[in-house]
Amino acid sequence: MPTFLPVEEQLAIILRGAAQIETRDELKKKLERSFATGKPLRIKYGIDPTGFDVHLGHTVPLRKLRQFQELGHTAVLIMGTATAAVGDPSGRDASRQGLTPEQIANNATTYLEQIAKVIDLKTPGRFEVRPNGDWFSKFGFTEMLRLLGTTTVQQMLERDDFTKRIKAGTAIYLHEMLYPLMQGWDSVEIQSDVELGGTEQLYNLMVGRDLQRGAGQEAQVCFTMPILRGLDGVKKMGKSLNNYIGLNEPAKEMFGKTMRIPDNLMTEWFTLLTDHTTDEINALIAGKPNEAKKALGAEIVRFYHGAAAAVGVLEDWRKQFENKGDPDTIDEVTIPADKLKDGLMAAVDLIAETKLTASKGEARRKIEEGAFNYGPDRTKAADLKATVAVTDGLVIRLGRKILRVRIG
RNA sequence: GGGUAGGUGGCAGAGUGGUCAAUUGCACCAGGCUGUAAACCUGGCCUCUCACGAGUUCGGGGGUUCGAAUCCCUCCCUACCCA
Repeated sequence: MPTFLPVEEQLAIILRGAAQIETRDELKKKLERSFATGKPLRIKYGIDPTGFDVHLGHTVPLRKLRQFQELGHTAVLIMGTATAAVGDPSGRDASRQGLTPEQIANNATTYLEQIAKVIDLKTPGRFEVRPNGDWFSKFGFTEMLRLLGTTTVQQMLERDDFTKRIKAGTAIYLHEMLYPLMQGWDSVEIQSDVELGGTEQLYNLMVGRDLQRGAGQEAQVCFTMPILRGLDGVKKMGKSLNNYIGLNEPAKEMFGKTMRIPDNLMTEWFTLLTDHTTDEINALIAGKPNEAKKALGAEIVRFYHGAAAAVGVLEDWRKQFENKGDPDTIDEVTIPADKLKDGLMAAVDLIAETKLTASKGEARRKIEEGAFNYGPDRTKAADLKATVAVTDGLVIRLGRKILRVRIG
């Protein structure tokens, strides 16, 4: 029989960073019973395999899930193979594109690989992965009708997401209204004790409670985490807004992007993306903002790439931006030897060839703006016709981008 | 089923026969200032060309015209009102 921490100690960990919990009393009771019986709670978290990139925004509830695991509870991951075909209307202002079964299967695999960086998918008893296609593929029409009969159109339309879309005049498809019911039914199938999600998930989570009660089960606790704002500091981190940090990104990218977030975002990121206590966070923010941000970036890099990478990235930062030099690790790009003429190459061609810019036209503009330079002396191209003596290992720079050229 | 209004560059949103590669705002990129923060100033933001210039763009297709994002036909898509 597993032993659990005392309920109060568990709660202290669980409640940190949480947004809304329906209800706290029920959560406490469930924990007390678990403590008394030695039976872990079943913590549900649903993911829809609709894309490839898992980003830091997704890790906010995932980190909470990991904390539950560390306390001895069971993470039940719902792989939304059926729901992905519908698309979650939560927080959306437009319908989602339907996905093919192949895409869904593919995405599911990639998702798990990335998620494994945050939660424990190894220790037996600490996790389950349940594709909801398992039960929805067998779902009959009669059962469907019964499910639909549990909710009124008015209830569904109460949702802010739908109201906004009606006002804005964007399409709402009927099957989108099915989504919350499907997600709720998942809770019945797996008999969850707690369901985790972002705050925009509250409605969907609450549906689970109702359906569980209707099925004679104890209702799950709905547990929401705040939505992480993206690099712009305003909008929700997301792929479509291109304001995200993906879990698969290189250490340098993760760090660089973190350094670009607005200062006022730091408390939120520290709280939701690190394990620092509130006091520690306040102390860090109270110091130099720049130092705090470096600490934050290093912390994120350490979690996904390890301690060595974090040290390296800080060192590179110091060299490149504080000492105005070049970092130790520079991405390399190979250009074919036949592009060179007597060891020379037009600056415009060099920039376009190495993909520092998207087109030659843009390369010209950047030269005129003085954004391009190369070599240890940071030589600038004199004009648009200027050539560059390209040698193996030459360092070229454009804005904050920096590359080492290899001749191949 | 009937009616109305629409579909323009990443988004929002002008333009309704030539002066439109298409006003403007946001986003984005670069320069200056800096802490790859904020604020501010400047330049840029379809492709090729050193340049003159050329080529491909305004839901898809077809047509009228010397000339179309703008007019006509047709197809696809969306919202709103009525039923």
